[in-house]
Amino acid sequence: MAITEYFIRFLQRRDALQDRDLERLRNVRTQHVSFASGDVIVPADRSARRSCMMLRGLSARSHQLVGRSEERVITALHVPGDFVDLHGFVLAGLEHSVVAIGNAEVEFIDHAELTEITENFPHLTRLLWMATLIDAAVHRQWLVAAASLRSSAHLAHLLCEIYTRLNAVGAAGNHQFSLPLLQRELADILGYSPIHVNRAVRDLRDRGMIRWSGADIQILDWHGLATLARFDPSYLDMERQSR
Amino acid sequence: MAITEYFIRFLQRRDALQDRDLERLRNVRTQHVSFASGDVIVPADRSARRSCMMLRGLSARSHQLVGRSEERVITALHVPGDFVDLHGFVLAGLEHSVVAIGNAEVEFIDHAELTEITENFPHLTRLLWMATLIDAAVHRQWLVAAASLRSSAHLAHLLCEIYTRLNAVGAAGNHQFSLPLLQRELADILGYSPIHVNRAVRDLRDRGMIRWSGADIQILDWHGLATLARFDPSYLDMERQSR
DNA sequence: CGTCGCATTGAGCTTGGTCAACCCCGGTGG
DNA sequence: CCACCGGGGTTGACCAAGCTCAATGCGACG
Repeated sequence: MAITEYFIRFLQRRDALQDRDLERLRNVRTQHVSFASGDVIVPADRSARRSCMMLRGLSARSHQLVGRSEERVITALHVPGDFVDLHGFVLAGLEHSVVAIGNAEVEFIDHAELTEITENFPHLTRLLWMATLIDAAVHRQWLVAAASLRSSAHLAHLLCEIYTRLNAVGAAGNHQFSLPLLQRELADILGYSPIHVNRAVRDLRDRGMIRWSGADIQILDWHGLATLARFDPSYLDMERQSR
Repeated sequence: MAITEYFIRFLQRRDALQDRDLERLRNVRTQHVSFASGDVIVPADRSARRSCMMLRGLSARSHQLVGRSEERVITALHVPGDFVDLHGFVLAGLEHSVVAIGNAEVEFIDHAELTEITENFPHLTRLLWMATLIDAAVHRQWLVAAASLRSSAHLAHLLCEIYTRLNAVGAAGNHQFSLPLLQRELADILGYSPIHVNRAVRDLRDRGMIRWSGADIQILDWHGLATLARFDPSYLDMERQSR
């Protein structure tokens, strides 16, 4: 199998790909695997041999808390086209696991291929590096949101970000998308109790900003939601630049 | 001027440097600049031409909040040897500024030199990439701490991390270090009010875990502090590996 | 000696957590 | 067809963590 076109679009949106780079990318061999909701896609360990890219559905980085076995924190959500654990290539594996949110399909890429790319394709290497740095910018924005927004504004920020990222790769449009997260999992992301998440959802609903039933979300008032969340998508670095 | 030996030690702690890589690193030209407490070392803008490395003192990444001009959030602290805004090389500049915490000295490296390294030194490029990924792992750990620890445990985690990082490069020892942060700045890091930070400091003092006067901190009970903070330094990835 | 900036402390309010119901809905088995 | 069950969503009551405002302490510095 070949690398997902979503990822190629992710790169092309941010820099021009030379023919040579594009050809190398399309020749990357991948293994396609499907997962059911909750499955562990990549376990937390220090000896990974391959990394994965989202093809369909969502996944999350899940950190197990030491000494509190049933508690965890989610530090990232991934949409189609994301090179989820590319950092596991350069670091010695992962300090967290990657789990499927709803049914998910991924493509695994062998680290040997990535090593070869870094030896012979410097521009493409910088673009892979960039992908991990955009992840890091998202981490920083989550830190900013956690420190400066409370409950419903914080939830609103998450919804704005996920919709923007899904929309950027063409996996959502018309202010509607599917987010098969339990409120308990939202609580693991936002750092609240599940009950408090429920009240935040209700608040956004009562303000007429969203409609949310099951996994289906519709944003009724994008401007209001983005204003409440103080959402500014520039951290996603979606401008085309020479890198 | 030349690159700081702290950074070379940072890399050598994590992988063997080939002679060729080491020679190239030592030939990097830098500009040495000193800053006073509070100075902006790197402004938030989208057209940076150089990146900086900490030589002495501390710096912080500061995010200005949109529409609340006097409020900010700090998403990272940097110790000597950190390549603070290396990500500004691959991304199009920074979405945050870098400010001096106490008096600070840095060395600026021109992006043209980094481009040349990425074209001709693939192994060294992977190590630079690794440095930015360790930053990202620290961001994730801050997210975990923010979501799972409260006040004094959260503060304890920050102290454990900063001491571990200072100690790793030889800039602190004997469980003592200097942290010239105002309580207001600590509040910007932890996401609390300055008054609440004050109570967290008092709590750690009252438990006999730390002594803290002015900028000088002494950890009296490392084991107690690390247990309270559930601190596990493995996310700092200080193991030697082939990368 | 006065002032300024920061640390410290207290009082009262707001946000978020915990516990315990109850509801809704889909699946299962009689 | 219906009774039952279980998981997650929803709600209320009460408790705990954290914020705001205000006052005091205190050392550096003019």
